[in-house]
Amino acid sequence: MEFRNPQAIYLQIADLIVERILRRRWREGDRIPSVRETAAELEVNPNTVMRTYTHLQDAGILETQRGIGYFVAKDGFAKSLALERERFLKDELPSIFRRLELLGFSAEDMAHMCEERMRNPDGGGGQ
Amino acid sequence: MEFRNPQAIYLQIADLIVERILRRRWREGDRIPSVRETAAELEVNPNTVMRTYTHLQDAGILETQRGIGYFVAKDGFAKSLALERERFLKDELPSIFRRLELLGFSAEDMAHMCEERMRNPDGGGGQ
Amino acid sequence: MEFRNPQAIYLQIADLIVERILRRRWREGDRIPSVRETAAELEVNPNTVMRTYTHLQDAGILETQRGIGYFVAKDGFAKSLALERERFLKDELPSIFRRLELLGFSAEDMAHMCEERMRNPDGGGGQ
Amino acid sequence: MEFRNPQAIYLQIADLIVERILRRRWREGDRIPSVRETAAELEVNPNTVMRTYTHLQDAGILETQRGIGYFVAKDGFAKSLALERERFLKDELPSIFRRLELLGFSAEDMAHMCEERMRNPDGGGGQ
DNA sequence: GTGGTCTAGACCACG
DNA sequence: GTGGTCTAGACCACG
Repeated sequence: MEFRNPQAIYLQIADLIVERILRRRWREGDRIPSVRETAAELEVNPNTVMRTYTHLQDAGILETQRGIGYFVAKDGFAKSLALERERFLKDELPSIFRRLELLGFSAEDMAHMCEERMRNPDGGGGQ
Repeated sequence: MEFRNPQAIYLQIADLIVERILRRRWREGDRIPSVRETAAELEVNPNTVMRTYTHLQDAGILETQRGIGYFVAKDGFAKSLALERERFLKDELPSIFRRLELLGFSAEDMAHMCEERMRNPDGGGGQ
Repeated sequence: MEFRNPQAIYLQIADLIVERILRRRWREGDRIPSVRETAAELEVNPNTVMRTYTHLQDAGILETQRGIGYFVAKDGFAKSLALERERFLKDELPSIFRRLELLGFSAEDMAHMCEERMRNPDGGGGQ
Repeated sequence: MEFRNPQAIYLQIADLIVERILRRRWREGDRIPSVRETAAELEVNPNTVMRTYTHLQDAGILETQRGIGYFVAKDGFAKSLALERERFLKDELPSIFRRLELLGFSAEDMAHMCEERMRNPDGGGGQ
């Protein structure tokens, strides 16, 4: 039994950063907090944060300027969106359909719930 | 930052049991493992398991026979289904719609994904 | 032989609280003493009081505001009345009739005592 | 708060003996268990049992034959009945009416419950 | 052996 | 400071 989040910490931090970009908290070209600052904020080892940053750099979401810091890349928003959408379609959507099946809901039921939502957008909790 | 599952352990165990009932691994009238067995298997304190069992007893999903053990209640399946559906509609569905919104998908997009799924039921991963 | 009250302490405390609500000592919306205060007053473990409070919360008699305290629920009086009446009819009334039978009184005798009481309401001790 | 039965132990034991006489477990003239036997059975001090026996002797319910033991007195049944009936009318009945009042039942309601019971004697649990 | 209750004490989130 | 969760360990009733 998994009582702890099985996702690697550096990937959890990556999600957190991507989400801030998608929420427009950090915009393209913005400098984001340093490895040390982020490590202190999240109370994790700086090496873990460094791994997150290089991972997002590989994905084209972050850019580095040596001696200055890390920045949201020019296409950082679009790349973040693409990355998260891919994850959604690949991991989360199948999981949702499995859950619906377990509960005896059909994909059609879910479509109805979506249509209901479209007619009444404030029916469920916003953040 | 949440590196640990914020859900209380006794509720995680409850979900695990309810899922087994919904999957027909345990049927109505079946005796389920004793408090101590489950505690040993999951490596948690027996008190925590007891809390789960009494919680599910309050929900009408389990029944107890003192000195004998816990059993899936006569209406355990229907009660489990009702409990999980309520949780889905109340907690998970809003969270799904928030996630869709963050990713720039509309409820309509999601309805389309569901229709796609209806035409191609095996398109996403089964368990 | 029972030299100790066989009723669980957390249920005894529940009765005590319900009685205070029925006697209007605490009214709907009132904050009741904190878990720790009650535990100190009754000289029991805070966990035992917590068990009482969550039990009464499940019954719809108490409500909680995290970090603030426990309150008598909006329908706390009616719920308390329903709970106690159920207990009376289910547990106490059969016990009264058993006792009457042992003493050679019939249900008819008891009805006569009640009629006597109706004609002379102050005939027995008030609290 | 009273977590223990406030009734003195020697009186609890007296009730137990009187009940056995009323239930015809011990009949008039029967020898009842010795002080030591009863003390062992109930795991109390023999002095406490002795106090019970002399108390019931004073009430005319038990008789002693030195060197032989204690016996149910010739009028032991009638005396037991009178004693318990007095206690019922003096202590228990007022307490029942207070309880009814707290629950919003009138003496008339109770009379109705008794009439119901007369029509349906097996409606509540026998022992 | 099974469930059931209680204590003692720790630690957490929330405000 | 408030509620909430968890562990460790004890002891009980019931069968």
